[in-house]
Amino acid sequence: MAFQAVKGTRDFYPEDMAIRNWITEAWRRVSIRNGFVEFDGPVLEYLDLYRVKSGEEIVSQLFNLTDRAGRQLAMRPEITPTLARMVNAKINSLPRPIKWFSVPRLFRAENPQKGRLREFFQWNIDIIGGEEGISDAECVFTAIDALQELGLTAGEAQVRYSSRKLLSEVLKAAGLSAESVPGMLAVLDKRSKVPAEAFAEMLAGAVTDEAIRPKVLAFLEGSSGTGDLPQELQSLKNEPIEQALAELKTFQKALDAFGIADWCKYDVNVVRGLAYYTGIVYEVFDAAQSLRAVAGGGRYDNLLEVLGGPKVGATGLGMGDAVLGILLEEKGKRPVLTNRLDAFVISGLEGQDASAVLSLAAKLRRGGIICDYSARSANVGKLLKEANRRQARYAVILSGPSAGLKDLGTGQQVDVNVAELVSDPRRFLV
RNA sequence: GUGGGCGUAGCUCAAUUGGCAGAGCAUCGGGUUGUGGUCCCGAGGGUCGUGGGUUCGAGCCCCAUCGUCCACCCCA
Repeated sequence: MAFQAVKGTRDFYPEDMAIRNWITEAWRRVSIRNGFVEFDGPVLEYLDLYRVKSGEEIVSQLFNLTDRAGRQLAMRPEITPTLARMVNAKINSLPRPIKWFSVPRLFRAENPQKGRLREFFQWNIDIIGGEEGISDAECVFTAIDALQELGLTAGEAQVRYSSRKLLSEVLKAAGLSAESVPGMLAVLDKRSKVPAEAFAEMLAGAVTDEAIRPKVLAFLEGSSGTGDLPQELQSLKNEPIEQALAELKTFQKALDAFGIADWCKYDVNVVRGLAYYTGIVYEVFDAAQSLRAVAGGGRYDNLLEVLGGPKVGATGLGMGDAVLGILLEEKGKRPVLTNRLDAFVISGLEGQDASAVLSLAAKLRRGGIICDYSARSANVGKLLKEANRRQARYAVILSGPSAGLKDLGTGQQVDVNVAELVSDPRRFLV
C-alpha cells in the first residue's frame, strides 16, 4: 500500500516550504525589531503541565503517549505553558520585562477543517512583567506590524478587543455569583456566533434571575465604543470595575500612541472561550470575518503562579500559520517565490570529462554564488535547456581558459577569462 | 465524538442506459552533433482510494472501510 501524510498534517514541497519560510521569516524579523528575543522548548512535555493549566478535558484534545518508564507525555498543543515553565525556572535572574517570541510546531488531536489542522506553526509573542495595558498594546502593535510586513492593510484585517476583567466584574456587580461567571462567559462568547433568539435562550438558561438578566443585556448592548458602562449601569461601578476601566483606557491610549487605533475596535463580544485570560483580550480577524480568527491573545496574570512560580503579570498572543495562509492567499498577497540560481555551469567542449565544470562550480560557490552545474557532456543546446529549466540567471559556458556568460533573461553573452571570473565572481554574476 | 459533500494519471477534470479508461497541463525525450525559452512531434505515468456484493460484463449500482473537504462539538 502507498503511504500518505497523516490526517491533519501537511507535506511541504519546495514551493510550499518557500511560502512557509516567507511567513515565518517575517514573524522573526518583526519580533526582533520589536525587541523580542527567540526561545524554543521541547515538543514533548509532561501531560500534567496541560492538565494543571486547562483541566482534565484537555487530555482528549491533544496527542499523548506513555514512555517505557511509564511517564505520561504530551505533544505540545501550545507553547505558553512551556514558556511559563521556562520563565519560572529562571525568574529571579531574568531582567524584566521579559519579551520572548517563538515559532513552535504544535499538535492538536482535532478533526481538521478549514484553517484548523492537527499539526501547525504558531507565532507567539509574550511580555512578562511589563506595564499593564501598555504591554498588551505593544503585542497588538507587533501583530499588526507582522500583518503589514506580509502585505495586509487595515481594510483587510481588524483587531477587536475587550476586557475579560471588566466583563467578569460587571457580571458580579450585577448580582451573579463568582462561580457562575465562567459559565456565563462561555455563553457570552456565543453571542456573535449564534442567532439572536438562540442566544436569548442560552442567556435565559444561564441567568434565571429576572433582576440580573436586564443588566447583563444592558451591558452587552449599551457599552460604548470605549468600553465605558452605559448610563443606566453607572451605579454598578465599584473598585474592580474602575480598575478594569482604567486598564482599558491605558490600553486604548497606547494603541493610539502606537499609531494603530484605526486597526482596532472595542467589541464587548470578544471573550476568548474558557481560556486563562484575566484582563484585556483581543482577536485579529479578516475584515469580512469569513474565516476563523487569524490571531488571538490577552493578559494572563495567574498562569506563572498556577504553574508553581511567583505572581507576575503576563500578556501575549498567538498567530497560527493556517488561517493566515488562507487569508494571504485569498487577498493575493503571496509572492511568487522561486528557488533561483545565480549561475548554471555547463561545458562548452563536448567529450571532455566534468572536472573543469566541477572545479569552476566549486569556486563560484565559495565566492558566494548560488550555483549548480551539469556534468553531462552534450551539445550546448541541450545543456542550455537544462540551465533554463533550473531558472538560472546566467549560464556559464566553460571552454578551456575562457567562459561565456550568457544572461538567460536577455540572451546576451559575453566572454570572460575564467581566472578573472573566479577572482571576483560577484562582479560578473550578481 | 457527530453530520453532509467528494475520491478516475503528479495536477485540473472527462468517460452516453452498466459495454475496450481519455484529454489538457506538468514531467521526460525527439525535431536541433556549439546556443535555451516559443513552436511541432512523441513517450512514460492508472490494481478507477481499498475490500466485498449484484451482473454475462462495474469507473458507473449496493454494502463496508479509509482518505479528503465542509460544518457541528471544542478552540489553548
